[in-house]
Amino acid sequence: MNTPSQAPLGFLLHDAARLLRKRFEQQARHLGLTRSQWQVLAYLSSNEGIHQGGLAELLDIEPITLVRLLDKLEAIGLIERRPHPTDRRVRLLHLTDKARPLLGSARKLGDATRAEALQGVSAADRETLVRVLGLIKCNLVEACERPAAFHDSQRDSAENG
Amino acid sequence: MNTPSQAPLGFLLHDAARLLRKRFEQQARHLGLTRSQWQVLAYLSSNEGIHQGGLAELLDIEPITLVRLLDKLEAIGLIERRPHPTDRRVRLLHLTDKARPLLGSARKLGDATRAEALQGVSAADRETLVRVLGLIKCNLVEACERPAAFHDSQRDSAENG
DNA sequence: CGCATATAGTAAGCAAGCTTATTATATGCT
DNA sequence: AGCATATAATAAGCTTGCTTACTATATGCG
Repeated sequence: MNTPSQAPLGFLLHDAARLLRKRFEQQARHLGLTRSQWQVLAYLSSNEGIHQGGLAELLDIEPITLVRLLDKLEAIGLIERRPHPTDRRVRLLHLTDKARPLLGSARKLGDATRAEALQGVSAADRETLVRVLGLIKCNLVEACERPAAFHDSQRDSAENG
Repeated sequence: MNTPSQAPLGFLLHDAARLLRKRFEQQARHLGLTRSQWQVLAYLSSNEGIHQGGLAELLDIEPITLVRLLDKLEAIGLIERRPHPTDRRVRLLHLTDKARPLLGSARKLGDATRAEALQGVSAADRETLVRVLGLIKCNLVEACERPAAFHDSQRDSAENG
């Protein structure tokens, strides 16, 4: 087992993301926004009028996860769900006027938090980081859609008769 | 706002970590372990007998978060809390015999999940990724200990009043 | 037209991570 | 000895992310 400073990639990635969220949320307390709420608003601002399933897909999260986030954003008056003109299953999502000034503040906060995180990291390393994380994300989105390739002794027994 | 494939670093890091955990947990269902439980066991296996506060510090998580994880690990028989010989506040943590075979399986699963995630990523890029994530983590651990530098209009008013 | 299948959204429940707060115990100073 | 301060562990409550399951509605085929 490596020492903590040489933790395996999985632990390191998780820790970095967790701490980045913790720091962002410390800084964002006064806005009343969490990290995930901010990400939803950010994606919605570029996709006004999208339906819930579509936004969940863009965010690569399960629809039920988005429902919870939207419930809260709706409760604090930052988004509204509107009915679809012809399909009664669908709700279309819009930012409210209250949300728009928050977007600028949250973006600045995100920039400041990113700057804190990236101190001492060269521009070349940042570029590599973003490129590789993008590749990792794509790989995992695909992997999550494949069945798990684990050994299930119960299933193995059944298959072997 | 960038397109999702060009998401800012914060969103990308969060998504990559979330999907890595999702994939690991898909693969690890049969072990009955979650990603965070596995990380606790991994760190504990290199620090047998450490107390809770010490382990939380190594993991860079809040003590209450570790308590929850330990409660579950204890309930499924993978760790035990022992009293300290002389300090009645402290509990010392040990892996049980039941845990040890699981560590090997979980490590293999972690390796396989990491390989899925890193397909198409060169060795040089992996090295850069680990080094930069380590730096980011260190930066954020320090940043989280500093007070948030946000504009609190209430506080500002009080200070200017 | 009727029905099987698919899609959109949501309920329940669990895990993990945090903030805030509390209790029990130890330490160190006067 | 007494008490203020610090430390270890934990309770309550919230958010987020998932799995499993459900309801309402739409679609397409025979």
